[in-house]
Amino acid sequence: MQSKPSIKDIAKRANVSIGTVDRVLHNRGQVSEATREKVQKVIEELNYEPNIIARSLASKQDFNIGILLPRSSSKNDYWYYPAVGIQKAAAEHQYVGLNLVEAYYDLNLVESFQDKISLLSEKDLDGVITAPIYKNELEDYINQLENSNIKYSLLDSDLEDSQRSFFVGQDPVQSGRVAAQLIDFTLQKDSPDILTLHFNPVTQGIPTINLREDGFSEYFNHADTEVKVSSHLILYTSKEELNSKLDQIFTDVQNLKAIFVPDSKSYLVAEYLENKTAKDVVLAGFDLLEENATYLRKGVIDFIINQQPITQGYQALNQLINSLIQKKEKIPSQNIPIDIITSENIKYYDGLD
Amino acid sequence: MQSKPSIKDIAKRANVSIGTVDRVLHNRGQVSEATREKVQKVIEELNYEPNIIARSLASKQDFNIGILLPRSSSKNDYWYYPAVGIQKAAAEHQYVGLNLVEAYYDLNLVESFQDKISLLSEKDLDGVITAPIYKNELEDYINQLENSNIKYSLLDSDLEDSQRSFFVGQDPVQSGRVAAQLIDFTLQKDSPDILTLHFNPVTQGIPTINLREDGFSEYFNHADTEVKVSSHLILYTSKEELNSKLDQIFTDVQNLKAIFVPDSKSYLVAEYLENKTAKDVVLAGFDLLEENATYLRKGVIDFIINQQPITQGYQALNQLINSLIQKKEKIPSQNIPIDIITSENIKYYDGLD
DNA sequence: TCAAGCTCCGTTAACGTACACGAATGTATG
DNA sequence: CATACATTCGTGTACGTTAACGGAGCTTGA
Repeated sequence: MQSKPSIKDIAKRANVSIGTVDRVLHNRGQVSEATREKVQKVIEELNYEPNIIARSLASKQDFNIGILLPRSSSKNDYWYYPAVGIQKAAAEHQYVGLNLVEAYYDLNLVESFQDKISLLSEKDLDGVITAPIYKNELEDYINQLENSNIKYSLLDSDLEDSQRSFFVGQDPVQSGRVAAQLIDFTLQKDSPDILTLHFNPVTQGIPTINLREDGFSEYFNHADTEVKVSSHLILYTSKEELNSKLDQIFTDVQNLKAIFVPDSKSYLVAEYLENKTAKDVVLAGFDLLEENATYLRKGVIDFIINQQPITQGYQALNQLINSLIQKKEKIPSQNIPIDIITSENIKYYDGLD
Repeated sequence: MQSKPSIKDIAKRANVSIGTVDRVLHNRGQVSEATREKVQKVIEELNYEPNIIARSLASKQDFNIGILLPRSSSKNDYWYYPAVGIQKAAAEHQYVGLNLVEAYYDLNLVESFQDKISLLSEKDLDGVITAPIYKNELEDYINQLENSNIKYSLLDSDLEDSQRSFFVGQDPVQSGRVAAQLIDFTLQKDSPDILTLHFNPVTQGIPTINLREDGFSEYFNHADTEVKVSSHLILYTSKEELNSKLDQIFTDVQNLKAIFVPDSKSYLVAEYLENKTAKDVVLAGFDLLEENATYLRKGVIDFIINQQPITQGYQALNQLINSLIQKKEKIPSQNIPIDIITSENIKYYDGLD
C-alpha cells in the first residue's frame, strides 16, 4: 500500500536533491540536459503528480483577477447572479492568495464599460473574467490581454475566434428549441398563433437573444404542428407606452395560444397578462429573476428556462484559478444544462441554483 | 492588508506556545483552566479559523468509510450512478488519507445485504454511506453505528427518526407533482384516462415510489382537469408475460392519454408502446438510465425526471468527509432539484449529471 | 595564475498545523 | 526531606512543496 510518490521519492530514485527535481518540474533552468532527462524519466516512471495541498501551502504566489461584468444590485437583474458565484468561488480559494479587482460597469453606458477597461489596463493582472456584451469595445482589450499573455474566461456567450482559456454558458439555439418544445406540448391542432416578444434594445446586439429565437423558429419549422410565429421587439419608456404597444400587438393576433420571451423580461408580459385575465395563454421565458419567480409561482408564467447563473460565475473563476495554479482541468468550455422550471419544481432551484 | 491569523499569532497574543494553543483548539486537556480561558479569548478576538489546507497536510489521520449500496455494473441501473459520484468525491479527497470499504450488495437478495453488513461490522470504520432500502435489516446496523458513534449518511431516501449526519435526496412527493403537472400541460378537457404503472416488487417496499404516486394523485385531486387515474403494479418473469399484462391493462382503459411510471423502468413501457405504434400517449418517468435516455431521444418517452444520482453520491461522501474532518458545513440535508428532461435538453444532462 | 563569472546543484527555511517528547513545575507519599 | 508522580507547558519534527541562498567546479580573460 504505497502512497503517492513525492518529490523526495523522485529525488532519491534519481540521485539528485529535491531542489533539482523542483527545477525540472517547473522548467526553471539551471539543470544540465543529462540530469534533466534522468529526473524527467523517473517522474514519468513513478507517475508523479504534485500534491496540490502542499503546493498551495508553500506557494507564496498571489493572483490578481479582474472581473469585468455589468453592475447589478438587484435580484431582479440577471447579472446579479454570476457575481454571487464568483464571490463563492473566491471564498473557497481564500488560501491561494486571491485578489479580485472588481470592475462592474453600467450595462446601459458604453462609456462606463470603457472606463472600467482602462481601469483594469493599469493593473497588473493574472487573469480576467468577462462577458462579450459590448463586442467591439471588448475586442481591443482582448487583444491587449492576449499580447500580454493574460488568461481570460468568458461568461454567458462565447467568442469563436478568441484565445479565451475557458467558456461557461448555455447553448442558446438549443435553449430556444427547448422553449418551443415545451410550448408545443401544450398546443392543439388548431393552427395557433404564437408571439415572440423581446425587450432588449438592438444597440446592445446581444446575439444570445437572437440565437434563442432562431432555435425556437427552427423547432416549429420541422414540427408537425402548424403554427404562426410572429416576433416583436418592444421598446418603451413608460408603463403606458408598454401597455399600449402590447394592446396593439394582442389585438392583431387571432388565435393566440402562447408567448415566448427570449430575454429575461417575461415578468413584463406576465404583469400585462395578469391584468387582462388572459390566463389561458402559455408563457415561457428565461432566467429565474425574482419577479419571474413570483409570476411562475402564481401560474402566470408557465415555464422558465434557467441557465444557472450562479454556477456560471462559480465555474468561470474556479477554472481560471485552476489553470493559473497549474491544477489545470483543461476543459476548454462548459455547457450549462438547460433547466426547465415550473411552479412545481421551482422550490429546489430558487436561490440554490 | 492583514491575512488570516494563524495559531502562531494566537500564541504570541496570549503569551503561550503554539503547542498550548493547539491543545486548547482540540480540547486535548493538559491545559490549566486559567490559560485555557486566556487562549480561548484570544481565539475569539482574532476570529481564528483553522487553515484547512495546512491541516490536511499535517494530519496523519486517515479515514475508513464504508459504502453500503446496491451493486451495479450497468448504466441501465440506477445504482450505477451514485457509485460514480462517490468515486469522484474520493478522488478529490485523495490527500486526506481516504480509504473506501466498498460493500456493494445484490439488490434482490436480502442475504447479500446482510452479508455485507456483517462484513462492515468487522471493520473499524469512521463513517458509512448507505440507503434505506432494506429498512428492517438496516435498522439493527444503524443502531450499532449510533452506539459506536460512527457517523453515517443516507442516500436517496431519508429515515426520519435516525441520527444520520446527512441526507441527500429528492423530495419524492413533489417530484410526483412535477410529473403530474407536465402531463397536465399536455391534456385537453376530454376527461382523459391516465395509467400509473410500476414494476418494483412490493417486498422491497421502497417508500419513494409510493410517495411519488401520492404526489401525482394529490396534484390531480386539486387540478381543474378531470382525469381518471388508475394504478397498476406489474410483476413479470418473461417478456411475454409482461406484454400480455400490458395488453390486458391497455384494453381496459377508454381514453388513454398519459402514462406515469414512478420507478425507473419507463423504458419497459416505452418498448411496448413503440411496437404498438401508440405514439400519441404521453409517457413520463424517472431517471436518466441508458435505455430511458434512448427512448427519450426517440420521442417515445416525453419526460424524464432526473434526480442527479451522481451528484447525490458525490455530495454524500463530500459532506461525510467534511464533517469528519471538522470542516463541517453542518447542512443536515440536501434536496436535489427535480430536473425535467426532454428530448431537446437531454444533451447537456446525460452523463454530465 | 588568479579573480571573476559562469553553470549546476544541494541545503535550508519557510507555509500552518498536528503531535510526540521531554522539561519544568507542583503535589503527594514514605 | 527525598522520591515518585502528575500537571502544565514549550520545543522540535513532520507533512510536501516552493524558492532563496550559496557552494563546488568549471571556464574565461588579464
